[in-house]
Amino acid sequence: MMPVVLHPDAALVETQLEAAAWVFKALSDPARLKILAHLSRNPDGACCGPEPGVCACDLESVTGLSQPTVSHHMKCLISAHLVIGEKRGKWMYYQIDPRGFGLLKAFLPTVGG
Amino acid sequence: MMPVVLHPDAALVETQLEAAAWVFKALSDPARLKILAHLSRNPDGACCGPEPGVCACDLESVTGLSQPTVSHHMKCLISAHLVIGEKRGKWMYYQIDPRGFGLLKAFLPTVGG
DNA sequence: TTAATATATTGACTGATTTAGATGTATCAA
DNA sequence: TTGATACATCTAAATCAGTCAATATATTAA
Repeated sequence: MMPVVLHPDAALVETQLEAAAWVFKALSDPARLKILAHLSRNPDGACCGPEPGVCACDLESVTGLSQPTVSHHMKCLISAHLVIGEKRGKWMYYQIDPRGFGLLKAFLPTVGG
Repeated sequence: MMPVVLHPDAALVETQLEAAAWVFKALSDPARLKILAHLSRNPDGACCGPEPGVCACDLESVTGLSQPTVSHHMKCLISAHLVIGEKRGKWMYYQIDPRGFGLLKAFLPTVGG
């Protein structure tokens, strides 16, 4: 009888599960969803000139959260590849990163979506 | 000058953000993703007869977690409408609930996905 | 260089989440 | 009815996440 072995890709699958879980976790907070919705609707920010991206200070009023808290959320979104942050001069400009959403869409069928 | 008022749908939008966040949170744990992947691949369980759905006891070995912990995760997935649980005799049979995934797919474009 | 501004980081607090042991409940078999 | 089985709930531990005040860093202006 053949020994029961793990599929060779078991570790890889585990890694993919954790990567997907990380992206889902970044999406699991209403404040971060509100930020993403704002970035999605405003590819060019209104606050600090007609630049591509929305500057950080705008997101404080959008969310009603303090500056450090917004900074924390942006770090989270960037780490999940849902947002790209770019510093231009004194300001940080944020825009949607398609990579995280691409990962999500590719992964969803695996879990039934 | 017109008073600044909230959009009439502001509360509704907030509610939708929270509903979506709740589904994303349910998806943000590797163990739950593993459970969903197993349910997706096994519409008919092997443990407790060729019944529609996978029985709870199978999920302990799939995840390597204790029975109470699996029960906790299933409650979480059911509350997000990602899984349907049905008791037949002594056993609980679980299967994918399309409603949570439908909500997700409808919501994703709002946040840039 | 000095001052002002924008953002990041640190530290602390509160509350939520994950986990399992102990126990409760429901169902079936004898 | 009694015992065994399957699952849920309760409780408690450890860890993690969201928040903001205080502070640090970086950039620009004067």
